[in-house]
Amino acid sequence: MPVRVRMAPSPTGLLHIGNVRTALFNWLYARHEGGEFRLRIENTDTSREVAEAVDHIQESLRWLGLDWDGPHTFQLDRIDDCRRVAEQLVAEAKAYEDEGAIRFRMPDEGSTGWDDVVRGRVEIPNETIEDLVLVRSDGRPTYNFASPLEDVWDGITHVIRGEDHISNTPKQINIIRAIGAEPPVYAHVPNVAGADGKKLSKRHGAVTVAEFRRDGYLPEALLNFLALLGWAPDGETTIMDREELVRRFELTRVSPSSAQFDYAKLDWLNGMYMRALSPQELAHRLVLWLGENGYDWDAELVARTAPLVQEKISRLAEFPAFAGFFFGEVEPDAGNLDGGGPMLAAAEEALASLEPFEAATIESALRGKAEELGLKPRQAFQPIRVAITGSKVSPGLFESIELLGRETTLSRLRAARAAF
RNA sequence: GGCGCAUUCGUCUAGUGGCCUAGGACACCGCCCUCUCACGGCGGCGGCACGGGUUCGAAUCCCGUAUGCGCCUCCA
Repeated sequence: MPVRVRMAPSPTGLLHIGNVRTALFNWLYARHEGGEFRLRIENTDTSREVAEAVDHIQESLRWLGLDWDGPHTFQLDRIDDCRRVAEQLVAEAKAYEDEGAIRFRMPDEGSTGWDDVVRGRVEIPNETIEDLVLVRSDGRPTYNFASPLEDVWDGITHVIRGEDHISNTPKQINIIRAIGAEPPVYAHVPNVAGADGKKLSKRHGAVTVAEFRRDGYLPEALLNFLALLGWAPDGETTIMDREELVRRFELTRVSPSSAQFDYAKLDWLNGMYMRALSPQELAHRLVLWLGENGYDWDAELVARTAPLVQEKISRLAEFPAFAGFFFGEVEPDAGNLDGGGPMLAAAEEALASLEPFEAATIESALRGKAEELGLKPRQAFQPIRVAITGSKVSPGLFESIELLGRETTLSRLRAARAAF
């Protein structure tokens, strides 16, 4: 039987990164097995539904490149089917009415178990399972009723979901058996926690896909990082592109213990991906990011600065602060210029008529002046850097000067001298 | 409280009875490179939760304890 899995988010807001990790495992498994990955919106709790959520979820998945098969479906569309099944169960005395709601009669003795792909055999005593509400008194089916029913109707072969659903599983298995169907294979993947071991939330940093995107992470880097949270192909490999991830992913190698989200490692990995991009591609990503975040910066100039920042920043969002001096005026902090007066004057003199005005000639001219003044390179160049870029940290100075051009360079040097 | 799940360096992990004086990566520290910051290179610090078994031999198997997490909603 071909593999068919699904992602079943509830439309209550932006897509949480923990849900994405679970979705990724589903997607990787489906693609690895040549099966299908479906998207189902679990919207039976209309009171919590957020209007734009469905669009947000799809946009986030698309940005990450997690494509789903077929149209997305809504749980609410099958509300009548669910109700019919509930009535049938009542007719068969497998369920009963309770203050307007319909409850399922769980077995009282023995236990309900399954062979979890990630955890092995899990066995829950039936006496600890409550008779669960299938249909609310207002007629809407509950999640624990609708979800397993839809899994059956959709022909889902493997339910890959978070470990917080472990205790729901015996309930759902009993419902599936009650309607005479065969339960799917279950795989409960570990949760993703924050640095304190608690559920990943806002206070830990970015948690929604939209936030990671805004913070300048590359989707392929985020995907690579997420895949490694609870799974590893071996003990060595860290960087894997989408193709390799799909090729090597094994559900049976997913770890049963929960993992903490390490933002520092994500930053490192994102930097690795940014450096691996061609300068043209990096420029393209930067232009897109800038556009999405309200910067109306010249695309051609962005393309020319991209090579200068490629090894310096690890997220797209660092670009404005790091390379903004190419796109607008600077206000050097006079405190960072101290003692640089003579060198600034010397630089102005050296660059005024330098030909050609290129990084190599600029460098040798400035080094010559530094030597004349008896200054160490660091002492000599730092005031120039501050004057030109407005910061003590910047891309390579000589390349930056070349790109900035003679006119702008000289005027910034003059402005800095005037600041004394 | 009940039930369940989990437990290898600070973090992500490799490890399925001898290849482990436990390997890799991030972070951290030091050195090198160097116009700043990075990148890169080299080196260092650092771990099998605890206690019992089983076995010639256990990070690996079993039991218990501890700790963490999840669920116990007419939420999903």
